[in-house]
Amino acid sequence: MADIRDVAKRAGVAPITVSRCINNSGYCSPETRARVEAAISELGFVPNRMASGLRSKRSNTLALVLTDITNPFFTTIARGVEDTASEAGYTVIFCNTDESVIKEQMYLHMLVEKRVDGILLVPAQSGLDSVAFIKQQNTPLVILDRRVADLNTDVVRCDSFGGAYELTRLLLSLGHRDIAVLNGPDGVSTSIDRLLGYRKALAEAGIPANSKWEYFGEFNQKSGYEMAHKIMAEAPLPTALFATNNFIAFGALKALREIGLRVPEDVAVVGFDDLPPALVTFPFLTVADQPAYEMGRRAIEILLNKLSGEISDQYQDVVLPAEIVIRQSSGQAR
Amino acid sequence: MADIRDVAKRAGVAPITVSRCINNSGYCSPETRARVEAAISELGFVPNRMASGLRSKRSNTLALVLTDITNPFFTTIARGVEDTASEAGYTVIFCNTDESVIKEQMYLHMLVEKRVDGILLVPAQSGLDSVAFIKQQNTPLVILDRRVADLNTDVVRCDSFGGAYELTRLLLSLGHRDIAVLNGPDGVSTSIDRLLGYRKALAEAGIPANSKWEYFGEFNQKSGYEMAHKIMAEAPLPTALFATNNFIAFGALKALREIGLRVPEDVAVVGFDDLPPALVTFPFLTVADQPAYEMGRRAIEILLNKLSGEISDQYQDVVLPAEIVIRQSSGQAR
DNA sequence: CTGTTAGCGCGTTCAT
DNA sequence: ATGAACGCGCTAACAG
Repeated sequence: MADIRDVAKRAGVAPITVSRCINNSGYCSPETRARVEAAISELGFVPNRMASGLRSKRSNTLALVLTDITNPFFTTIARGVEDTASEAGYTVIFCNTDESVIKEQMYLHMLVEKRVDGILLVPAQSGLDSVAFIKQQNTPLVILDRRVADLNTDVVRCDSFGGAYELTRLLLSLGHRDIAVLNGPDGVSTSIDRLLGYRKALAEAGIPANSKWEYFGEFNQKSGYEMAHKIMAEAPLPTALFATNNFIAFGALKALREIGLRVPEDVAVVGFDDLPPALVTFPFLTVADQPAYEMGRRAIEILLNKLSGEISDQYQDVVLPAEIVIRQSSGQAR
Repeated sequence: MADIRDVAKRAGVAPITVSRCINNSGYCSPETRARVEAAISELGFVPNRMASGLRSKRSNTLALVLTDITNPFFTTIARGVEDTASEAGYTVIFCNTDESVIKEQMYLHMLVEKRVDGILLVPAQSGLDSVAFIKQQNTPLVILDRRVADLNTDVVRCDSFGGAYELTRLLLSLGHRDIAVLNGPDGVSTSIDRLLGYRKALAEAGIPANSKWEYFGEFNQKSGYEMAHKIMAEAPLPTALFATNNFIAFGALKALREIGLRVPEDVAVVGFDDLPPALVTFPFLTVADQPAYEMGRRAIEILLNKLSGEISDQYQDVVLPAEIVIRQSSGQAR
């Protein structure tokens, strides 16, 4: 495989001139450029970015570490990230942690080894050690989707508290008093914030919080399925379920169908996260929809700003609103 | 940031010994290893893989170039790829081409610049130039999901022909004679194979192919929506629709609902690609389900074999079967 | 089991 | 507007 010196020889210039042409750095006359480009295509030369990265200390690679690319919410974020990053000349490495702190740490180490220029992280659990590790390596970092304890960090997330508050208010306005929450892990900020939003709405309505109806589980279908079965196994039964993510909602719906309960006639259901229209045959679920693509785009923009040397001691906590989309699953007033 | 020589100095050994410890290459005594590891953690040393890659000519990075990570079919493939690759110590770069040959070529060039160790490609269109380019660079390549003209290439795909044939046979067995195909782009092998499978089933049933009912479009919801509207705008109307991917099927269902046609009572619908259970509230669509995760896993396995030096002049064309899943949308015999 | 030498392919730095 | 010298951080090749 031809290298930059072969090209230089063939074009009758010095290697550094070829380098300048490739990277549009420094001047070079049109004639020189033409000769260099001819040599490049004759030799089929493709610059080696490992070598240039070693020298320039930039890899032109970013990383997105998330819990599960299989979740359309994260898929959409990933699309927003990749579109924006590739426009700016970066490639993106994806990593799935499956909410495992171990996997997360392994991936982050790998990414620092590769000297990625920046990292977007959806932290598994609190993310404390991970954030500390990345900062210690001076790798630019933006946290996505979830809050972390370390306030000296940029964060882009959605208003989980507000979305949960509004969803619960909707259920209350429809006459529900007995509302159960099917939640994710209790170490994750989105779980916590959604629970707090729910509680606030109840409190405002003068309804005491009932820990019997506050379930923690995982952000997946199986967990939603199991929590719904458990809740519906013993009296008193809630008249409405609030699932704190899309997978939990689908699991719950499956369980309710098995039990023979109709939605929304017997039990109302609301969820967090909408599905992309391309994935839905019959829109049915009332949800708090997060602007996932926009979240990805905003996060990568902040990261790109940092990379282009915008030195700022200001850390941003960007909180985008969730949009309540009312469909059939929440039912009519009762 | 500490480098390998700082570690060596601190541990009282030569740099190459540190290298051997890090990479488990060559021997080193337990005592030496302990001293080296102590030095590593004291200095917070993280090896620079751009430097080691430059020297060893391996980047430990693979790439998956596909049309759209937003499609659950490809998301699932991506998960199969990433799980298997990361177990083997590789990271994976993802690229979305949106079926654009231009984007595809741009990404492939970028990937060769990065000296990725191997590429998995879902070719936009025929993929002819792209395959030639990658082969010329001697980058190991496995084609995913689609056939290419160049037979000297490894391919992992699903039996589009067989799946389409079986779906059409199902519709025929239910009494349908007037079946329209809502297809993807006519330059893509999966479109072509699914059309041919459909035609074969018709031919066997003694039904002449009717080009009026063979529509080509795009593999997205909008296209499915438009094709369904067009077909249903003028007599004679088909009694069944065969959508050649999931997005087209959902677009068609939306159009039918707008028109006021019931599925399956007025029009039966079958599709290609199932959705993961976690994304479905009420399973409804009769489909040919592709083993997406397995496709990703098989493709990356072949790539990893090539990378570990299994020199083989044999190119594989792995064709996995599609599974027909019968649900309500195909209806009862009429 | 460990060390020495050399160089991977570029871009920084300084020079003209 | 272009070039020379050097070294980024690591490991292949060879030596012992």
